[in-house]
Amino acid sequence: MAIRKDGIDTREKLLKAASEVFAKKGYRNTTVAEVCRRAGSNVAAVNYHFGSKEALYVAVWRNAFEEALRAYPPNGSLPPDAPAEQCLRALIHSSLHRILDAGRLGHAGRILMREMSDPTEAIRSVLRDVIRPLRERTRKIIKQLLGPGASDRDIGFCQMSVIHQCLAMGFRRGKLPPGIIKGRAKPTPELIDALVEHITCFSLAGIKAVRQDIKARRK
Amino acid sequence: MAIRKDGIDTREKLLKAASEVFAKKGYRNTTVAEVCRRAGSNVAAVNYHFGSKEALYVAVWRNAFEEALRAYPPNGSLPPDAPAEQCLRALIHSSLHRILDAGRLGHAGRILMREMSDPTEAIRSVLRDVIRPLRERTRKIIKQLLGPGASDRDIGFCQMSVIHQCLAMGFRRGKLPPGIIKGRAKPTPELIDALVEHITCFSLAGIKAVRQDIKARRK
DNA sequence: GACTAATTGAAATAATCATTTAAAATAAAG
DNA sequence: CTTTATTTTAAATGATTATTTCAATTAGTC
Repeated sequence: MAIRKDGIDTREKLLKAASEVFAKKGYRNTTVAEVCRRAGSNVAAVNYHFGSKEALYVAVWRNAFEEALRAYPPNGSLPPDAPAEQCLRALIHSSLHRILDAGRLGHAGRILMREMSDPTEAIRSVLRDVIRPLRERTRKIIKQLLGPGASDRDIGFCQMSVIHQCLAMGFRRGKLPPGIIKGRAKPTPELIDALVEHITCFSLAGIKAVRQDIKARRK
Repeated sequence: MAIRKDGIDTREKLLKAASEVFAKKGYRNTTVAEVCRRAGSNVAAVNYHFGSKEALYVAVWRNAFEEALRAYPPNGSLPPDAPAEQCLRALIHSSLHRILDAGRLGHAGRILMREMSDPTEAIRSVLRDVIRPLRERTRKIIKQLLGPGASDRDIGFCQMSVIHQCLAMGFRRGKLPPGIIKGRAKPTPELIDALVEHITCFSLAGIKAVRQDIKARRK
């Protein structure tokens, strides 16, 4: 007997509903009941289709993250030999959009955010495997910008400075501090792009200052 | 009948135990039972002394935050007319130590961190009242460093860049990326001070770059 | 030392949830 | 249409946990 298409349907609906709820409330605060209500199905559906709440979570996350990376690739569409400044901008652009996207594409970023401050055992290893290549890429770019003579500590510190400016945006859950946008509206793509420019400019200047410092030290 | 001193004792022990557990696991993941076990008392003690788990949480948080602010005051011990660069360094020093302190003084920072990514209704207003003055202070300093002609957006963006470099350190729960310290040791005070220097230097350069940009725009 | 209010202890209560179960319904295949 | 595997439904289960209750104990006061 072939699979029934209504089965696939509710599977999809569960995945969609779950990614919304997980992104909004985090793993521990979402109830299977709410996911099912939102998907218009019975509470047993999660266990039937995914086996457990945890397995659903992993499936949702993998799905959302791949989709977001596809939409906002970390190298932009730069050639492999693009200058380091361009690469840095592309990286910041990718991170920031993935984190701040107000719709479906932002779910992965929001879930990631929660995982960082309150990790779920289930996802830890998967998470590391996804983060590592991004980190390596950043490290290479920063190293290049810092020039010869940069210590591991120099590179690590600058890497944190850049990444943290992007990551911490996720804390705000879409709300920016007063004076930047009116009221409590979500950031528009234009605002995000302005932020990308700011962080890139700010960071390039910071990195250059550290580079000067390294040069001064070596004398 | 006067109050009994053993009552104060268990109150204190509860407060201490609770601040450890809340800092480590967050509000929702700590059970009253665990707090009481760690304090060596009965589960009823929390409700007797504080009324509810929530009230205990608020008490813990207020306590811990005041203590941390006393230990690491946001203005260092600078005179009120100190130059803005010094003030910025003091602010970064204060935030970073409050966030990264490995012991009791770090509890407030770690709880704060969790509140940002997963707010508890109980503490929201208290939190805002505590954060606002810190944010105002930062804003003034940045505004001064940016010079005349800086827009609200310029100030807000720079403010985020600086604060986020500090805040996001809390994500790492004491673990720094490879290459900076050996293994998974907690950061020492010396390392934290090196970080303060880095972030200050990095940020001052970033701010100066934005200032240049503002000047160029105004022509 | 007796009295009294403050504190502690152990067990009960009630609510919330993930998960299981088994019967009912449904779609595909022959 | 009948058969059969797949999917859905509603109710039950079992685990966890904050809170309550009330009796027992203890420390201060007269």
